[in-house]
Amino acid sequence: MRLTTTSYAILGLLTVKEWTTYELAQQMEKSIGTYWPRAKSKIYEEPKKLVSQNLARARREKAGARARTVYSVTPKGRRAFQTWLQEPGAPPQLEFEALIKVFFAEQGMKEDLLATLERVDAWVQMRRRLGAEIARYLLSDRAEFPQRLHIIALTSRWQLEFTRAVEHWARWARDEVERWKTMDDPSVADTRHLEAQAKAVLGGEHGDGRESSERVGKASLDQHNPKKGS
Amino acid sequence: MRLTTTSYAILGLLTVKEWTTYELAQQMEKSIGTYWPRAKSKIYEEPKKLVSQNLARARREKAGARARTVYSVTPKGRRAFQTWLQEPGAPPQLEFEALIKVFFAEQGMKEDLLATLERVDAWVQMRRRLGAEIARYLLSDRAEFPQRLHIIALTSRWQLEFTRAVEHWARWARDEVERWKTMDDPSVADTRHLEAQAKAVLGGEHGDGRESSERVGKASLDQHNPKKGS
DNA sequence: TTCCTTATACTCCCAATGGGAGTAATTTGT
DNA sequence: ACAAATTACTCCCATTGGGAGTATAAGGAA
Repeated sequence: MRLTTTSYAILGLLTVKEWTTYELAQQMEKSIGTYWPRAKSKIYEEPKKLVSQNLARARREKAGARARTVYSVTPKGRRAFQTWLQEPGAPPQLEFEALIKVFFAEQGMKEDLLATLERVDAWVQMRRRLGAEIARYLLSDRAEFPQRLHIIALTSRWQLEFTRAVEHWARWARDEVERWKTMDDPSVADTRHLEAQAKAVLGGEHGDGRESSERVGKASLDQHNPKKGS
Repeated sequence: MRLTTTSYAILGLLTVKEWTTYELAQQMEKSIGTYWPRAKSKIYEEPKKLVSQNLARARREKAGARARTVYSVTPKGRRAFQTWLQEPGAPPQLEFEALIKVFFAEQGMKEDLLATLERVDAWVQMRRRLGAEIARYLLSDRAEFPQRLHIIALTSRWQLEFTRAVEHWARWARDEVERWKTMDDPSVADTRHLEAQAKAVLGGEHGDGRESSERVGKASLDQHNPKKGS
């Protein structure tokens, strides 16, 4: 039974403290879920894998008539986790359904497109409110892991950065689309960002004689994914 | 056989022009793949579903001794797609393995964390080069769909926005971590963004008497996902 | 005190998906 | 003339998603 990224995420939680499976599922949804979403049923399976490889230990507790299992990391598990921290991970991968609707928006009406963008913005506002609540909690004296605040600040900063990017894009797109008279006039396009990107020459590119744009027509936009193991 | 978001993505491509399955798989990877990544084998199955529901038609062509299937949209398919454009879609969902490594970085060494951030930055630079090539291609006279430029400008702007957000975060995080002497001193944390978020009062929140931060401790960070159908 | 709701603590299962392996003809480059 | 890359798919298994189901415990309202 091979370990997946999800296994290591659970193992990571166990390096912080011991948890019941229920708590692990909760934590996975609450904190890690925004950048590593996984089904609850799978999270219940993971700690068993860890135990079978001696990376964690299960302790059976009884709370009244009902039993619960508490998992804790073993020294071997801690070492395995440290090794994993050194390995390169998969690049970010995004699923963003609204962008498909945007990409084919000329099939629908301007109001449909604006409604799609409006919904994206509404999602952003919801996330921002949540972010504000979490920030207040993290800075309060009720925060559970004050010794981890500097680390948590790193990941929560990403959440903010991401939310801002979505908001910035959605609002720019809305303003852009509002200027359109029809859905199929490409001459009104705001292509300033494309021009800026086209002009930019970034380091690391090893020329092959041809204009780099000649290669794109047929080139795969592959992201050299290290694949497998999620 | 119910239609998934992937089905509609394929259907969307068919509203632009007819394609062979191979070309559809290519396009899905190249253009839509950055915000809706799906396995090639599944993309080969999708057009068959569309045909079975009369949303598309298959035409068999022979190129020498080898046959190929060309798919085109039907009027019913076009209508179905327009209806889909009006429906709300799933909110953005991200998988970002490096963030798990960051979130548990105090288990490893400072160099491990910096290496993780460096790899994220390297990925960003790769994407930026690709973005530049694509921009040059889109503005060139070899671009395949000039009549769609204004639409494509919207989605490619998102790519830029996202890449920038990752870059901005990775560099901020690197600078932040470089200041750390040990991995377990939370007092060095840069929490300015948390403070700013905590102070922010956003519209739409309906107070319930309590301080909003009191609700977070146990609250689920749910994103009200409309689930199902990808 | 009783009842109702919510939280805790899981298991089971099927449909959907990922992703690689495999086959073969055709085109392009050396 | 030959090799490599591209076109054009099919097949299949392991993994995952996600909902349904079961049951006890704790907290709050009537």
